[in-house]
Amino acid sequence: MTEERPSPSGVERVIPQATVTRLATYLRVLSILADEGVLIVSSEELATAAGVGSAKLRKDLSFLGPNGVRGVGYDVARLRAKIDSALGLDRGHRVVLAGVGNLGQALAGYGGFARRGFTMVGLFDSDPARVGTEIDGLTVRHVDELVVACRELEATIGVIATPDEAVHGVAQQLVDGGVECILSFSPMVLDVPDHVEVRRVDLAVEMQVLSFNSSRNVSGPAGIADPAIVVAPRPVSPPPLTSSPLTSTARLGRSHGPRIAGNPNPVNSSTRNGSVIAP
Amino acid sequence: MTEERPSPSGVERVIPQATVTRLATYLRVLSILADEGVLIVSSEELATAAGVGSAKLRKDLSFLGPNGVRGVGYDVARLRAKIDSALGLDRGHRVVLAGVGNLGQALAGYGGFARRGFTMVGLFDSDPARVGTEIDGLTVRHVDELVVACRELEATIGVIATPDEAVHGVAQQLVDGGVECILSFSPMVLDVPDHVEVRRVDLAVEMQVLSFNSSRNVSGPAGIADPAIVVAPRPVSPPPLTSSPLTSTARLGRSHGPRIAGNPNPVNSSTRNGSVIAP
DNA sequence: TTTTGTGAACTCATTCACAGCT
DNA sequence: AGCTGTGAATGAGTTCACAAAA
Repeated sequence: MTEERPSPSGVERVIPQATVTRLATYLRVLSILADEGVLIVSSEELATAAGVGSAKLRKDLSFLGPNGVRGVGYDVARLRAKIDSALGLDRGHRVVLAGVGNLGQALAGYGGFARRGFTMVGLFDSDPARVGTEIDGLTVRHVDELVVACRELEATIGVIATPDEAVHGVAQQLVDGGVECILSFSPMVLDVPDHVEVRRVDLAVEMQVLSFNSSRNVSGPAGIADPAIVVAPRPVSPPPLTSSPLTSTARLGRSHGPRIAGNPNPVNSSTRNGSVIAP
Repeated sequence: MTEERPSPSGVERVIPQATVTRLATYLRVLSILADEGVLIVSSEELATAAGVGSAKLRKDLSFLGPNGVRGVGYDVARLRAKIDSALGLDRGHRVVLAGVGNLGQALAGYGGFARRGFTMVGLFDSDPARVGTEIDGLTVRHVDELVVACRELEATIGVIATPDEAVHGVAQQLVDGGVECILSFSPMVLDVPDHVEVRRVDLAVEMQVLSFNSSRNVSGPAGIADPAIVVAPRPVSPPPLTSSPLTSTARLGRSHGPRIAGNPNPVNSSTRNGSVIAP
């Protein structure tokens, strides 16, 4: 019940969230380098390939402890192993996928997962037409078996690619089935216990962010340092509001509320910044 | 040529990147509320539904100028319109999609786009078997027509859902076709001019971040404030490295380099934090 | 009284610049 | 000479807490 746990034993290292995200990217670049037979890489080279600055890259890596050799660079294989381990990828995550529509099938067949240590162990859907079919070597099972199957298969990660209506139910089943984390492609905000990590990818949000940024870019190719962007030449206009019909009428339906996430526990995890939403 | 352009006219407002991302989320919640006939919503209610704290929500909205009525709340329709406009969604973006595999088809058929003001205007693929087929009311055209078609169709956004090998070529064509921004589902780092905004969604990265976070969650449900997370009980082990075979041998192939993004311009845009990568 | 809007304090993240090792 | 690792400086983003408005 203690509030925090910053130092269970002696000296610890903490990896900032933003760094974790980038580590995953470095890992991909390192794989490519390894495939090309490259043995040593400098921070400068690696950074360029990953699309970041070299200082940031070095800072990121420093959270894992000493990695490279001064005056030389990083041993590609060694660094790869270290990041793998830091991200917990060497644990061999077993993944179940709910929803085998177009998106689900794309995910099931995505080679990038297997290549990074994720094994797809179960596919689930509620559509009888899809149940029983085989996709990428796995037979689609009915979503009702999800809870039991998660335990049998020892799944640690659940991916949700179902229509929005099914999302809550599926999420609950994944939680009951004991998965540690959920990747959802629905815009719905999930409501899960604190110990389950949720990451949400909302395609429409991605597009909307793009839309905003493009609105700003139209004017000048040179201008505007991107981290924050100018908007609205005339931003004012205090809202006269309450023009005529509202005020007390039809407020939030008292009886049912907004019907969206009447979250008893105020959505703990829900991935941080970026494409995803923060708690 | 001037370095910055913070104040073209009088008083301006700047919207932080992180806020932009959340605005898109608020917008979705507002749509649902509107559908339910809700007219007024408080910051507390809206925040809960969106999975954020109410203070953050109010701060976010404050960048758009005054929106609500004190003691009352926000007019759902009005707020929606304001965010729509701030994000540039009222411009009616026209979207072209390259790569009509499973993922591409999922995107083409995704109702969430149309619902938020994006119109899919063109589908492209290089596979002769797919060219000519009709998906969701659009005929798939050959990717070689992309440059011309982008101009004809007046596309502002390009989505890339092709295999990695095709990504660079397609990106170049989109740029030549004059799109303002690109949403890519490939892990490849794109190399585009500064005025083109790139947003990258890397599914494997999402999973890897989850993996990391779950590694930490296993121990205690109570512990660890999430923003940064403890790692490695024994983080030390300075690398003996240079054990035997490497050092000067087979360094980065001088002739060809890492062959990945030998970026002349150091990748300007590339979306910020989160699922995506930072410049 | 209720709820917004916002300065001010604080936490997290990036960039700089250089000491320290090979 | 070259490149990593990191403290210190800066900047972005979040939380707090309260004054002002309805």
